[in-house]
Parts: sequence; C-alpha cells; structure tokens
Amino acid sequence: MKDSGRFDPAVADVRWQRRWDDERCFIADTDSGKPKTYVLEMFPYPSGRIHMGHVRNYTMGDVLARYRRMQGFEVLHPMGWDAFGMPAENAAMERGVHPDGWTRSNIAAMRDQLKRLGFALDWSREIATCDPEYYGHEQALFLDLYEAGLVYRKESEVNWDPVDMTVLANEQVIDGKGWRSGAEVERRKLSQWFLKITDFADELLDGLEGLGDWPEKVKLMQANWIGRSDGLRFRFEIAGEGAECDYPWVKAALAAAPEVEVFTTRPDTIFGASFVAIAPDHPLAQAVASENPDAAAFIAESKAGGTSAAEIETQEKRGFLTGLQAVHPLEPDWRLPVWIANFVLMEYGTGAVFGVPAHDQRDFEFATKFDLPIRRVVARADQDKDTPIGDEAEPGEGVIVNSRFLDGLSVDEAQQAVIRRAEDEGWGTRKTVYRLRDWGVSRQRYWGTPIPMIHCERCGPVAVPRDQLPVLLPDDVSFDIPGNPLDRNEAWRNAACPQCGGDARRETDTFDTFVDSSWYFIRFASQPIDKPFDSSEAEQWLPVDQYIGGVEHAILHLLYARFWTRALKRIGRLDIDEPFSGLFTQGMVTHETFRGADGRWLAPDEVRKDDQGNPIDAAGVPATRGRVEKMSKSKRNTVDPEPIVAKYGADAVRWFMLSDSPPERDLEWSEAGIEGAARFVQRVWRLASGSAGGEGEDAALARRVNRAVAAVGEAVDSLQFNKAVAQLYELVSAIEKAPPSSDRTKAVRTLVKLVAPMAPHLAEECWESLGEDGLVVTSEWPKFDPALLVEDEVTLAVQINGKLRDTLTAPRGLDRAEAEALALASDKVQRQLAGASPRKVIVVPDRLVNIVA
RNA sequence: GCCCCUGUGGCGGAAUGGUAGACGCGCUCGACUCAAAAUCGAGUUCCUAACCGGAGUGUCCGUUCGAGUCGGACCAGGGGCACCA
Repeated sequence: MKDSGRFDPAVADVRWQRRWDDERCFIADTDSGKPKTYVLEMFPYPSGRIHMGHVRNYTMGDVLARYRRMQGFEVLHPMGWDAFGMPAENAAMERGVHPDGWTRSNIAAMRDQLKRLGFALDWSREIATCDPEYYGHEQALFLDLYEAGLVYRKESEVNWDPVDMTVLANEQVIDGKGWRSGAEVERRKLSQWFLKITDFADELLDGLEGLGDWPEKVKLMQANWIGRSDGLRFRFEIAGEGAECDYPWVKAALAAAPEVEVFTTRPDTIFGASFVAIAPDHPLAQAVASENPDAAAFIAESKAGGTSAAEIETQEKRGFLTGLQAVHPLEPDWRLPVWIANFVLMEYGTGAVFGVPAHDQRDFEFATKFDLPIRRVVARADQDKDTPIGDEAEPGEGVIVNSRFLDGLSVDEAQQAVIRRAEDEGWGTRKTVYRLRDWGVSRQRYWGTPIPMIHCERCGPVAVPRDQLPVLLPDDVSFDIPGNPLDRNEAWRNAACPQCGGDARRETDTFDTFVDSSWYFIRFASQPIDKPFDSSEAEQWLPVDQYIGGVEHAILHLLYARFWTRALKRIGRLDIDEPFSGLFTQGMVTHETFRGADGRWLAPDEVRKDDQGNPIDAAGVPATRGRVEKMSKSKRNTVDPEPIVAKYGADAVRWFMLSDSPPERDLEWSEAGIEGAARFVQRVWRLASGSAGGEGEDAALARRVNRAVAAVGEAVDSLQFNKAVAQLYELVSAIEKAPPSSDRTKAVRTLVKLVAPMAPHLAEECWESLGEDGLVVTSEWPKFDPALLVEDEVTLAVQINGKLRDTLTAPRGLDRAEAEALALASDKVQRQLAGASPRKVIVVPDRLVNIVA
C-alpha cells in the first residue's frame, strides 16, 4: 500500500472490516456499564439490491453510531429486514420462485452489500420479520392485545378486482383499474381485524409535545392526521308528515330511523344550512335504497373506483335527492332536503353532515350544482348581512348574521351558544371527533404473518392457544391463480376449534407489514427465545435515541410504532411511552424515471441519450422521460451502488453521500462529484502517510484545529453532515498549507479522528501509518477548548441604507461610539455620503454599522 | 381534493433578521512533465471592455435602519393520504 503512495480501498476496506469483526467492535453489550445510546435506521425491505437511498440512510446512522462510540457510549446499532410484503408474491407470480427463497436470497445479497460499505452494525442481533422466531412472537403480542380488548372485527372496504376475483392494494389500482386485469375496480366490504388505535388518539396527539427531537413538520403531519376537532353532534328529526311521506322509500327510512345524527365543527353556521347529506353506506341510505331502485343504483355507482382518499376526493361530487325532509332543530317549520352524497364518508363522524354552502367550499360546489340556497350567516367587517356570496365559500372569521339569537356574536361565541342550547334542549351534545380511524391489519395475502385466529361456526373467532404458536406459513403454495393461496390450502386451513374441538378454519388473512415494523426496534434491544422481549432488558436501551429514515414514513409507520409502544405499556408489558425520542427524516434520493415504448418502466442503465439528448432504450427506440421520483423498485429508477463502491471504495462513496446535500433534503442522484470525494480520501492519506514531523509551535493552526473539532462535533450532533464535511475540507487545506511543526503533527492525528466516523477504513489505515496503537474506532473523540474559539479581531461590515459599502478590520469589543467613528472615517463612506450627515446610525457590536442617510 | 415540505451561480449547496454565494463539483488559465495522469497555484453570480458602479436568493406585495431568512398571495417541484414499503 505504501509502495504506491496511494490509499487502496480494495485492500484496506476488507482488511479493516475483518479486524472490526474479529475484535467484536460493534457488538452492543447491555452490561458494559457505559452510558447507553441506541441509534437506529429504518430497516430495509429486501427488494434484491440496496440502492442509493439505503446508502444515504445507513451512512448517516453509521456516522452517528461511530461518533457516539468514540464519545464513550455503549452503542446499539442493529440491522434487520422488513421481509414480508407484496413484491415477493409478485416475483412468485412472474417468475415462479417461492417468496421465501426469493426473500432469503435477496437478504443474503443485500447483507453482503451493506457489509461491503463497512457499517458499524451489530450483526449478532440481525432479524428478519419472515423468521418464525420473529413473527411467532408477534402473534403472541397480537393475542395480548386481543385479550386486552384492543382488537376487534368489523367490515371494511377493499379494492376488488372483479375479473381476477381478488383484493388489490391501492398501488395496484391504476386510474381506477386493476393493474393486471385492467378491469374497473369496485369497493367491496370484507370482515377484517382492527386494532383500536383511536383509543389512543388523545395520547398520541398529546405525546407529540414531548418529542423535542422530532422535526416540527412530522409532528404537524401526525397531529393533522389524528385530526382532533371539537364540535356538536346532534339529531335532525325526519319529518313524518307531508306529501313525501307517502313514498314507500321514505316510509322505509322512517321505519328504520326517524332521525339522522350529524357532526359539525361549525355549529355557529346552523342557520346557514340548506341540506343534509348522508354517506352511501348510511343505514338511512340503505333503507331508502331498499324501496327505491334509483337510489340503489346511485349507491352501487358510488362504489365504483378504488378506496384511496386521493381517488375518492377527486371524484366528481354527486348526490341523490331522497325525498326525506330533515327538521331544523331550531326552526320546527324549516325543512332541509336529505341527499345521499358520494363525498360523505361513513368512517368520519356520524356518516352524515349538514351543508352550509356559504361557508364551506365543498358544500358551496354541491349547492351550486343542485341549485340549493346559499345563505350568508357570517359577515366580515367589510360586509353586512345582505352582501352576496361570490364565486367561492367564505370559511373565515366574522360576525354572525341572519341567525336569530346568534346575530352579532363572534364565530366562537356562537359555537358555544348553539352547543349550550342543544345540550339544554336535549337535541345534541358537545363532541370531540378524530379523523384518525382504527387500524385495519388484515391483508388477503400469503407472504405475511398469519393472524393467529381460528373461525368456528359455533364459537365464532377463537384465539389460537399460546402453546400452538407460532402459526407457521405453509410452504406448499402456488401462485398460478390470482388471490390468496392460503385460502386454497385446505390442509393448512382446516383446524380444530380450540374451544369446542369441532371443525373450524384458520384465519387466512395475514398482517399488514406495518405490524411487523411496529415493534422490531424492541426485539433488537432484547431477543429471548421464549418471549417477544425481556422488559427490563428492552427498557435499558429504549427509547431509540436517534431514529433515522425517509420522510415518506412520517405518518403511518411512525404512528403505528408509537401506538404499539403505548399499547404495550397499557397492558403492562413495557414501561416506555414513546419508542423514538429523537427522529431524523432524511430526504429521499430521487432519480429520473423512463418508460419504454410499451409503457414499461426502464432502468437507468437501459436508457441512453441520442444525438439530440433525447432518451432512447437499448434498441434505439425513443423512451419517455417521466417525473423525478424517489428511487423505488416499482419505477425501476434505482441506482445500484455496488459498481461505484467497487470503483471508488466504501469511504469515497460514504463521504460523497454525506457531502453537499443537506441530509433532510431530497437529493437527485448524480455521479458528478464522486471524483472529488475520492480525491479527498487521497489528500487525507497523503497528510497521514507523508507526515513530515517537525518541531515548534503553530498557534494559529492549533486554533484552527480547535475550531474544527468544535464545529465538526456540533454538525454531527445535529446530523448536519454536509457542514461537517465542509469543515473537514477547510481543515485539510489549512493543515496542508501549514509548515511542519509539532502542532501540525498533532493536527493530522486529530484530523484522522474527526474523519473516522465518515471514512472509517481510511482513518484506520492512517492511524496505523501514524504509528498509533489500537483502532481509531475505539479511540477517544478529540476535545476542544471553548476559550480558544473566540478571535480577537473582527471584520465590521459598514452599510449605508442597508447596502454594503466597506468592510473594516477592528479589535473585538469596540463600543458603539468607537464603531460609529471608525465607520464614518472610512473613505468609501465619506465618498458615498458626499458631505451629508447621517440621520441615524445602527451599530451591531462586532458585526456591522449601518448608516441611515 | 386534503395535509406537509422545498425553491439561492453552470451544478450540489453555505449564510443566529446584519458582508449572499462558505465548502465541493465543473470550467478557464498557469506551474510541474518529453507528454499524460496525479498534484500544486490563481480565477470563476450576472451586467458593464475595465474601473466606478448596478442588478441579484421562484413571482408579486408587505413588515424592518436592514429580508435568502419574518408575514400575505401566487407559481413550480417533491412526499403522504390509511392495502407500496
């Protein structure tokens, strides 16, 4: 290595990785007595190859883990595999491979790729969620929650492909059609298992306040997702007299329920109501449909399309007039028509709303379309009760008008007045509702954790007895027909009822993979054979001090994991409130997408540019340039780091991923710049290997090093790796320029330590070359002297009217008058002022003087 | 449609309301070399031949002695929307 004078990663990387392994450097010892810290990156789905997003994510975590270890912490930094999921079944269907074999070989390949990058991981704790040793414990935890009453069964809608006769994931619904069959997707109800996350809505919302080390935007998104809102829940009676009552469907509805309950967050606008709208699934709508074929047809039509909110909410707003008349609770003679509307959701509130077109945009559009009255009941200061409503609704603040006893009140006052009156008169109550819905965990798929329940015709659903866990996935399954192979596997499906011993059948649904990822961080901390985790051992490591992963998980995964942790606490299994005390959401690594002429996604290495720079495929056929999106297997826009690691070495790739782009920001992948990282690696190596020695002090360099130690530490602590990198570049330049001295020799040694978390192989090689004992990984992070951070000369900016006119060097600590005098003495200032005297002078000590002329 | 975020040189980006463009990439010129690679040095926002100066952080408006930073409106891009993970 020293022969060539160059650092050779092909040799060094392997060498040091083996050494770290041999010395068990990264095995976390629960009993070491050192202060503990838990650094965790979101575990990957084993899609086959790692991509640049993984490299970025795991490099960040690795830098922090190595830095903390050098600071003297006992660090838990584990890795595993979120191994269940749809792609394995897709591979099975497309290529006839078994999901298990496919997944295992992917894990093996990706583990090798991660090891090649030299991450400081405790591989002794590796887990894959598809291991029975993992999912069996998950089944046990589910039964714990079931016994605690936190699990129930209810009907819920899924995307149904009527041709393939199978349930589709939202991702498999493209423009309302099944991805394979191309058939129009329908919404169909299925009985499924739910976890009562709504029981924890308040806790999960209030708990956000204690999460000081979480990004504000994530907390905001979670709060909005939980969506607590206060309002009034009240009943409209359905009028029992009038011509409409002779309609058979109105009779049927009246027989089913003579009233409809609604929820509103705007009770103040109650006199602006022009209609009542109910969900197609509402019992009243169902009753109407039983006697009215048109209503039935409308409801059936509204079931077309997928279940995703994006799809439902962008659908055209449609309504069906039922003929039912709702009685206004404050004006007994006032009747509101009842509509069935496709935009009202049964899942939120009561599945019924009253429409106030003047002050709600959706109601406004509905009223405009169906020619319903638009009545102002809130007026801003520049409006009165007769100001017409313009082209859109006015949802804002103001004074109540056209509203009897509410006139003149503010929105807030009116809300309280209406709620009080409703409660006094007994037709409504104050109510808090949540946007958050319970968590449906049933998936009609094979490659997941079997739900440990047995359905018995006599006893109903019965839990699988603990001594029969784990419920193993059967191996003998085929994927030649669409649908869940567990359903067709008679031998596996048939079971005796644990309660009555009679014939029964296993639950063939498996868990949502978010269940698997809701507790893996606990299993990392403690992995006994006979139970999911040991509470006291897990509590020694938890909560995770720093969790790092993509922003795309800002809501679902993080909320489910928070819920699971709190549920475990409630049932007395784990005394932890929040699973992740620190969270960092890294930006995504994005890349261009391309589609070939046949519409299939093309991988980046399948696309070339023609003479005009237009994309063409390997055969020269023009390709379409798609959007720049996060790297994902499905869009085929991933970039495999392996050839780049092979060419430049692990450290250059790690360094490059940390440079330049702020870690929270999205990064559009480009290879331009990796050369610079490789060059930096060699620069550091030259400093360390060609170390000239030297005598005497270099106080200026020592100060410079001191400043770098402070700045790099601060940057890494706050995960601003790009700033740490810039600091290190500056430090290297400074050392290179400094003449030999004892301070320079020390500076090189400090530099190697500072670089170690980011470029660990290089650092070890340098450390050895400097003749130091032991490993850099286990050496101590350098300290700095805060007193040396203060410079005694400062540069003063001199502005006139806020524009920079001069800069002056001045001793630190000038008072205002001195600074002002100095600034006014400047030639450039005098020339600009041209004899005029300043009207005002603003002095920011040691920074700037602004002369207002 | 709803919620959240982002927007600064040719590129990635830096900048507690106080000198916009640190640092890196790229490019240009120079040194070293027979030559190249590597390395080292200088330069590099735009306009103006140059100086002086002027403009400039997606757009418009505002707050302020002073705005990339704070507020409002808008435009563009990205993420999430409960069965992708």
